[in-house]
Amino acid sequence: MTPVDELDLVLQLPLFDGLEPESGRRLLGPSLHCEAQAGVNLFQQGERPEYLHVLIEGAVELRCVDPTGHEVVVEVVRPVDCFILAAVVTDAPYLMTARTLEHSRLLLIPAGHLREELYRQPALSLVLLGSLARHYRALVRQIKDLKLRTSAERVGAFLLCLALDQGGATTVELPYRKRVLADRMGMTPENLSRAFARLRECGVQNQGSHVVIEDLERLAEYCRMDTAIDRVEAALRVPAQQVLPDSSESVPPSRAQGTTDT
Amino acid sequence: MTPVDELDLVLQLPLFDGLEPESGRRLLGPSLHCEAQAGVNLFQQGERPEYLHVLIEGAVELRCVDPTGHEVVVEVVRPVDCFILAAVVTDAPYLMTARTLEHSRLLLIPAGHLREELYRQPALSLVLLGSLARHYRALVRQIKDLKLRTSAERVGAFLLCLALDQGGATTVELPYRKRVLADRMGMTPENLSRAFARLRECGVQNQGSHVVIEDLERLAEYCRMDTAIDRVEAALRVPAQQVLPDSSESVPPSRAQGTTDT
DNA sequence: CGGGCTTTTGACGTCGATCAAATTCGGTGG
DNA sequence: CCACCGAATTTGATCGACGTCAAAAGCCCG
Repeated sequence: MTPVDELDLVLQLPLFDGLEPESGRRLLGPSLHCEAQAGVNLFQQGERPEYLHVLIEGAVELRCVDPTGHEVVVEVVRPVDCFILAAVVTDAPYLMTARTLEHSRLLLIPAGHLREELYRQPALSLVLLGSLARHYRALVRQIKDLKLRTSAERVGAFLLCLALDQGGATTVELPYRKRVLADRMGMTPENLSRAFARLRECGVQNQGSHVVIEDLERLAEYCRMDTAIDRVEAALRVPAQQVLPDSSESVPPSRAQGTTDT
Repeated sequence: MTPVDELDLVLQLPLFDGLEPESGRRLLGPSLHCEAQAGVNLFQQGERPEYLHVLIEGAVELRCVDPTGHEVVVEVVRPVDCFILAAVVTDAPYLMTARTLEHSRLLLIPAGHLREELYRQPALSLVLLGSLARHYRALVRQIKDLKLRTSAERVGAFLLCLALDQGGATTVELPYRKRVLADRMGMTPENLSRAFARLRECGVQNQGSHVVIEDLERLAEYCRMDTAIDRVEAALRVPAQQVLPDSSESVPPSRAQGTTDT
């Protein structure tokens, strides 16, 4: 697949929904392809934004670090989505550091170019406004989660989301190794372990990365799910799916992958 | 001052910077004025967004509530700024409940009308994109604050922001009664009191709502301020200022009031 | 001067982090 | 196939930060 072909495919993705093919191509024209192994820092907090990052394949986490070296994971980005839009739009230093979790491929759109295109293309600001709005809401949920739930409840809610995403399956596979999962959920591995221990008491079996939920209702009650608000964040936590089709295939089913949440 | 005159004044504010006067007037045309006492709920989480809210005067807090009644304050909005943009743009249920902290005046822009204008006016989406980006960044800082700092450090950082906003004054007045302040900073009044007690040991005197900081440097070090990132959030915490000028005066100095952060 | 407050202080209890040690797991080389 | 190493995971003990409950000061005002 040539780069240009790929650009066209990228433009068909939900993220860029509503963009004219032509303006899309102009937007992506000066963009760079970038590929990185797992564990690579794409940029550091405090730096000036040079590119809007679009994640095409892989996974990236955004985290804040404080002077003592402690960290919080603020967001986990899944394809296809853009990140650090806020920094690029405001032209202010990154508040977070971005690191690849897996081997990833990205498109880097020069910040200056993006801002110019923003003036030229009404549709583009709409697209980005929508994306940013979803990210904003993801953060609101994150804050709610951190302050209002215990770690066991967070884990429970996470499992429930996995289960519900599979149409109510009572058995799910954890998408990452537990070490990584713990980080992602804002707790230490030790506490993740204890969280699973506590969940056993409300019907959650766990063998390695294999989890069986005896009673979805019971679990939902335990972790105080709020249907109006919590359920919506499911997509935030779904493991990656191969989103970019092979060149021989068409665009995959539209399971709301275009953005971090829905 | 007639309503129409006031609309024009509103449009001159930083929030609407870059908007043509005419399109601004069309945007605000069908908007409602709304005035509320302190302590009034403007809407509840879970409801569908009907209006984009623009706070003209007063103060509003956005909070999440969980089924057991516990709450987190997610944002405090100061004039002039809009809020719940993300919900309006995505047309998804509010994640938060909005409550006035003081007697407040608002402009309510019907959500449907806003979305139409969004298509008609490129400049508008740019304005809103900028506003949303700033709110997004405020939340990132909030998460960092909650996870990475102790309550004493949060209070210290808050005081430091107050001081620095006054050009490095070593004595500041707390903008609210402590009960309210505690809420705002995500802790109980008891713990706020203990936080002040701890800050005494690094040179912070406190008598009622009067605070003296002996050594700004020392305090900054104690609460691990990060110049590149923390200082920026100052505006987030500054007490309200009278932003709408009397009809006899011109627009006030541009101290970055147009948005929640800068 | 005496309610009815906010604010402070002290005594717990809970949650989550940390440190240390035990245990399990996955793959490796013999 | 099996013993073995290193990493991941679990478990236990302990600590610090915060929330809660209760009681003691302070304060504001009538």
